Amino acid sequence: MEINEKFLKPYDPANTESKIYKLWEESGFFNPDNLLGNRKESYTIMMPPPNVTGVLHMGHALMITLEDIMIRYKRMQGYKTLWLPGTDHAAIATQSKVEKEIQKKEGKSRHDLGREEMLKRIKEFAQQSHDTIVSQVRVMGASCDWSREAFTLDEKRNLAVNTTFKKMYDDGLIYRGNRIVNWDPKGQTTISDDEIVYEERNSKLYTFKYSADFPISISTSRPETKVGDVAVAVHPDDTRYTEYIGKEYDLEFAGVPIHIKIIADKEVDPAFGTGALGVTPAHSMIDWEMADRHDLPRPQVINEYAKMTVGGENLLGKKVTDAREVIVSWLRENNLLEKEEDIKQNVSTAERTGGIVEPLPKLQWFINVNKPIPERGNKTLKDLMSEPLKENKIKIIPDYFSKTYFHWIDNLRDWCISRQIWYGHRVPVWYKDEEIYCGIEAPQGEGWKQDDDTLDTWFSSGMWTFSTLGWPEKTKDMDTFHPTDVLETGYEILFPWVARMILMTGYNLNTIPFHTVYLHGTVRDGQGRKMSKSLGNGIDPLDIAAKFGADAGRMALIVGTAPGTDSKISEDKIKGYKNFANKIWNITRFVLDNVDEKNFHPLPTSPLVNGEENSLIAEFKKVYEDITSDMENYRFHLASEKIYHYIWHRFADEIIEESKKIILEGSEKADERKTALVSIWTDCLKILHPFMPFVTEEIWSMLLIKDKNLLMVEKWPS
RNA sequence: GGGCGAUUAGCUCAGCUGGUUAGAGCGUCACAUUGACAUUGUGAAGGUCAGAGGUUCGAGUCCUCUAUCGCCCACCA
Repeated sequence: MEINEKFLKPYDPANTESKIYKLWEESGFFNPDNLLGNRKESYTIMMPPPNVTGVLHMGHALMITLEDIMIRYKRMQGYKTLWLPGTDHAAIATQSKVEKEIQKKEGKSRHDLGREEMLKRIKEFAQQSHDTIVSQVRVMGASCDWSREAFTLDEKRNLAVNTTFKKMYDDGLIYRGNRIVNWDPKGQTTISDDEIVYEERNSKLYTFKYSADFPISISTSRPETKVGDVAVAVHPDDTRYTEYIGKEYDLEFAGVPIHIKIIADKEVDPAFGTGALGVTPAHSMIDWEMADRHDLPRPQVINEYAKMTVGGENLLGKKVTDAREVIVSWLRENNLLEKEEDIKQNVSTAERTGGIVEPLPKLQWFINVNKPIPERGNKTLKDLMSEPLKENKIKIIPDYFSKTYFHWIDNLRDWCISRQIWYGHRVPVWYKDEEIYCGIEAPQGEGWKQDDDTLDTWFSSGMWTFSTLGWPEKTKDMDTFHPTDVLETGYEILFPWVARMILMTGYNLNTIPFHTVYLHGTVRDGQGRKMSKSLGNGIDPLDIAAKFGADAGRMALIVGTAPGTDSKISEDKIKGYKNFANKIWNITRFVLDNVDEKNFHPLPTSPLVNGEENSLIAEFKKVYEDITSDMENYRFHLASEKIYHYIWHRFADEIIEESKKIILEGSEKADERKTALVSIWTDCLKILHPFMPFVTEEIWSMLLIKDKNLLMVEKWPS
């Protein structure tokens, strides 16, 4: 048979892939509304929106590949498939990135620029970043519906955010309170517990007395906070201190008058240090809770700039680190310091700015996770987060992650949702004199001023599965595509994101956001190191696509990468799959070279005359049935390996080799063999398509099949 | 401190519900090849499945303990 002259040269991914992607887009089949046939069941994946803080890395490439595999597979199986792409404004991350750049280039701070100008700059940056991301996603071959693309900070998502905020506010679940929060002095904003990274640092533990006549010694690594102490807590069963419980002392500590009450609290560990704990309610989370239990005052001694707000000249206005030295030398001079030990300590730092987190009491907005929700029995938001997993309505793959999920929920505290940054959804609350108004839109009348704060970025991304479908409007998309099927994401955001999606969906819609959570691991370099800018070992998916082809990159990411486990990627591995693409190319060349047009029509689905050819087809049927079962069970790492192995080492190395004898030597069963080759090979292309969509589609376009459509909408063999 | 995971060929890893001589890719060695493909083919070497015990007719796979490594959570102040 005459073949396309393209086959005389090796496969050229660089020139093929962009052409094929265009073909797909023009077909309209990325959009489920345009899919042909009677597709009753929907299959939906919401793409985890990449942050608009820069470019995509290999982790994103893995995410896109996995989701594209799932979507393409289900599309070929006749589902109404929607894969909805989008990007995340990533509030703090984006703002602090732009702030840093402006500081570096122009030497200006955000306050020099002002809210409006700063926001303009951030939006410009976000737009650029968005455009880069979108082009990268296309290069990877993602068959997502661009017509429905969403952004976590656009108007539609804002309506969803404000609607939810108001509902929670009216239900008494969102409250404004003066509570201790994680304050980032560098970023000048509160941050949530999950935005903290602990860094182990060498530190000192000081053991001392407040004054010579005070009966109990205490230990601390932060002496400067001790001017804010209001109590000393001991364990109720600690006989060493029983006689002091309930006594009160007026003291002067480093020139600051303090009033100390001795209290008994079972949270105190009698074995640690002296077994007595100086209670500083305003600057320590557990001390704050202790103050709740014992009704203690909460004097603040450190401000938002991590500077002292009390004391004489030697202390007032000093940075906490300097104040620490002042206090320590004061203790020494007064013979109060009993012990000084070197210890390793976990210091809380802000994920985005690196600033050392200072616990401070602040007036902020919180979501109460322990309060019964009106008209939901006695259920709390915490219950909404754990129930779907307990009742097996949501399945996590691999399932051992469920255990850590419950552990996290158990330890959950009220969620601080307000941030003192400008880039984000503004808190939909307005103030006028003593009045407060919470609403979806600004109140009527003069003199209202909106809250300056914005919301934690996870507040809006928690609604991603339904805000993207038009909620709170009643849309056809909501009816058709929600709850979604799979949420595919990295295990590192199981808590901050997945849990909050379950919360937001349970609260707003009284249902689940998705049925299955598929977690992938971290993509590391060839030596097993995390890819990072500082190491310079990152691989840009665009470079891979240009050098080896997106298909090769996709296979290298998938084969052998089990769910939830980290994987290593190297150019050698990718190169191997570039060779595979070429192998497929040449197999096609051989097949087309040696068969006749009539072997294509009709494709045999029922027994061929000859027993041997029949058994080849039967053997392959077993292979793809096995692969189908892997696909159904999210074992893409096995499915991809199996089709690879079958094509190269069974079909090419053995079946084609023996076919040479039969066909080239003109055996009498040559015709049956040709038909069998065509039959198996066309099905191989279908099975391989979700993994290597470009090369398979390109080859498909050159096959002489009657009434064929794009391979992406061909029927999966069964 | 609590929790979770890993340990299989020189390297990187698969091995789904326990079932015949334990698999792949890369690497190594030997050979082959002017007819689909050197981005190739054929073949070989290479593993007491971390260690010890247990359950079972049968264990890389299940249980217990030990060792090493990794990750997550947690403000021993």
